[in-house]
Amino acid sequence: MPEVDIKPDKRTERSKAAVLAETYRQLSQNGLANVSIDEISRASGVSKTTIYRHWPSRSALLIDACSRLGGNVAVPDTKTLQGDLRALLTDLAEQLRTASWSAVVPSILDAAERDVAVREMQTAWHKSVMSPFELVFERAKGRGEIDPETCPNYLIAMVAGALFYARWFSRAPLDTRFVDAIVDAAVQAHSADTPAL
Amino acid sequence: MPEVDIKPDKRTERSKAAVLAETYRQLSQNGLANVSIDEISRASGVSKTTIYRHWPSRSALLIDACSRLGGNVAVPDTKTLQGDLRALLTDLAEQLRTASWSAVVPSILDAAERDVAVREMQTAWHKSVMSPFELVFERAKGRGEIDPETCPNYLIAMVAGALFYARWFSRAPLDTRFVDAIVDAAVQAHSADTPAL
DNA sequence: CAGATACGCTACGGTATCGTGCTGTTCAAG
DNA sequence: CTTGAACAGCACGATACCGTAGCGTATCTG
Repeated sequence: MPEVDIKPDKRTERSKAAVLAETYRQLSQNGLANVSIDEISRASGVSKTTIYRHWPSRSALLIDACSRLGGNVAVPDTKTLQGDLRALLTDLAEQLRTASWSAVVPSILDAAERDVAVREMQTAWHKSVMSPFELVFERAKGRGEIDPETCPNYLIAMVAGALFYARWFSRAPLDTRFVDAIVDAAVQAHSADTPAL
Repeated sequence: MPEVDIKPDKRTERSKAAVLAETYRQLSQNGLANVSIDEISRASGVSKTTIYRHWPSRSALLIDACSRLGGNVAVPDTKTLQGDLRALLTDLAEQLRTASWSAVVPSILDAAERDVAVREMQTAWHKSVMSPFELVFERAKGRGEIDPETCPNYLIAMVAGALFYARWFSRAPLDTRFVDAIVDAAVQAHSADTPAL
């Protein structure tokens, strides 16, 4: 069995961190397509040679940087679907308004349209961002708040889709009124006590 | 008063059409960022000099081509919100699945994030694509099918957002089941006879 | 302290892009 | 037929980018 505890080497860590930080900065400022290795090297002070020592290609670096984009979301537990949804959507709206990754997403979607590796990264990102929604809806189903036959994915598509639509398509303000309207509509649409269609 | 009826000149029309056609092709295949004037010239047979005679810059050509993307949507009139919505969303889902502009949209959103001219073009495109939805909801409000105080934009965000979400984010199948679920949820959420929240 | 390792610097080679001149040719209009 | 407009083809300059190579230096580890 080989030595498992490898020595980190400060220099490597330092270079990697500087490169990733600058990549992240350019990413959120210029979008995925307009990130340049030369510019990363210039701005970060890390030699281009060193960059290619740690990442085999530009694509690898970009995918590595992108996969660290989304933050970890706290899953609320207010014991009601309405409360949980409001918390989740308020947080998501806040991030869409202020977080830097919000400006990067379209360029990722664009690249994912034609690049398999990017598509896989985007799928993983999407899964991790949306998992709190699945959990919240499953718990609501367990409490009998929504029809057990309703597919949670449809609900997720409507509530998350509404926010994404406002952020990138209609450019409508992502304020409290909007979030509340979405929450109320979603809760009312699939509450278990409404007459079956 | 100067001569108003200008001669079209076949040659000019022919060149413009060929360039726009090839631009459109590259656009839907490679996305907005990866359209090259040199390549357009090669593939269309129109000299690069001529291209720059008709469009002052690459950006102008791209915006011109993009603004011709969306088709004109037929506004249904089934006398019920449910019927109208189903028709609209079925059509939109079909286009999202097959139309070539569907693959271009992310690159437009990306460019719009940083380019004012693209943003204006995208706003106009969005308005023209979404106007049928506004009309349908306004008519439903006139018939008393939805609460008159409900803002149609919220409903539009939910139904259109759901489809966009499925197309570009979750990559879920845009089939009849999905469309029906969205329609039913939207109708049920804001029907006028549900108890006020 | 000494060896190993990571690093910075500089310079490539190759490709792609935009936008512009210049020259000669084709085509439409009068 | 004549004339002028629109065209193609080609070359150019400038810029930017990727990924690699050589060489000397700084830094970490043992």
